[in-house]
Amino acid sequence: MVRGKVQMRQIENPVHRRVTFSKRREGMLKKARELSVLCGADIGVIIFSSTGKVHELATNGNMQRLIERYQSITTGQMESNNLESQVTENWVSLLREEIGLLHHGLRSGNKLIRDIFYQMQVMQQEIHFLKNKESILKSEHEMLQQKVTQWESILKAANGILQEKVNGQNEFMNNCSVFPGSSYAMPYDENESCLFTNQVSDKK
Amino acid sequence: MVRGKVQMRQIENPVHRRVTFSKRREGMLKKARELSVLCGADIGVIIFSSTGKVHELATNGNMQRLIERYQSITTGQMESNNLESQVTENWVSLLREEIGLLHHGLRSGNKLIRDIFYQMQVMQQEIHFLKNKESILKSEHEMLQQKVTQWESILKAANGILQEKVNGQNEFMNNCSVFPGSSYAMPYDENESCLFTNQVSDKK
DNA sequence: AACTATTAATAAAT
DNA sequence: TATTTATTAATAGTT
Repeated sequence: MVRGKVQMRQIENPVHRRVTFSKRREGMLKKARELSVLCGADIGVIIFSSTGKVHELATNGNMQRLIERYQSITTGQMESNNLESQVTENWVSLLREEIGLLHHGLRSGNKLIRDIFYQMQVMQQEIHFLKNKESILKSEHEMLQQKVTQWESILKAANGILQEKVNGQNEFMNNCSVFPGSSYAMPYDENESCLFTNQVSDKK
Repeated sequence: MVRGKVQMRQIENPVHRRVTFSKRREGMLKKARELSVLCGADIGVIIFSSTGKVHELATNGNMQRLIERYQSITTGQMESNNLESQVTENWVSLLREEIGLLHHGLRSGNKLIRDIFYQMQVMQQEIHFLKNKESILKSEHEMLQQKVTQWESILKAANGILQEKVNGQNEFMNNCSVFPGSSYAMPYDENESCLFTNQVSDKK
């Protein structure tokens, strides 16, 4: 982008490449932060350098939570019918079979045990994953709940102030002796002044 | 960046904000692609707009794989100190033991297998339970999110109306020839009329 | 969606 | 690695 148009292909010189990576990485993360602030967007960036080093940015301060949010949107309901779950269902019957074999003094060999061992690990991972997800959802939940509560209290306070204001004003208007019964007082009547109450209770 | 330095705070005008979001989003994704090509980096970007819409880029063409790679690196250090994990870890060693016994042509009897069977059932139930929990949390989540969005739009609309109202009123007050320069006009000044804007952006 | 004046990013040099 | 500088790239406001 400077001192001659840059060719869009991998920079061969490793020194140049490292310098450019460093500069452009910072530039890009800056752009991400700016976009987030200016537009109220939530942004996650993960960068693996060619040497495998990880650089990251999560504008919400928590990449895991951001990833979970992404997963929840993109994977949707798909999760319950994935391969892993189907596999786990089969294990109860496999174990029944194994027990049956043992009852008859037979041995089905090591393979089955190895499979069980593997399967237990898979289940363990899944439990771990789900618990992680749960805690993330719970914290998000709390944040949202707080946000709602804050909105409600702000709104209540604001509405109170507004009503007082408009009431006071109507009083002034009504007592104004210059235009007795003037239509000027109309736009500020009590019904119209209560902007929120009705809409709010509708939405609740 | 152009025609006067841009203030780094959320763009209030929703039309401007949407336009800027669109432009800068494309700009940033372009930067990400360039960085990837020039420096051989693997990059993932996830963007949630303020309305919740998702935009993404994965230079390897597969966001899931990129996330998994990220997880595998960052969760390496993850602690597994909850009770359940410890219990399941015990089962891995039990299974190792069983495999060892089988290798030596011995049999440890039915009890171990029965215990494994029981444990598998417990894990399965737990997975079931967690998945259930997750779906409940997710739907609750969506509701809360909707609620917040609704509050925000109501408030914004209300604030607009309020400002118009008070501005109109001030005009009337100022044009009122009975009390020129009257202090009655003061309580309705523009600054005071804007009840929400500051508080709202503070809380966001 | 296209234009353009202006700022921002950055490649190369130091 | 940091700074400087010449030049291109991004984009805010406008149409």
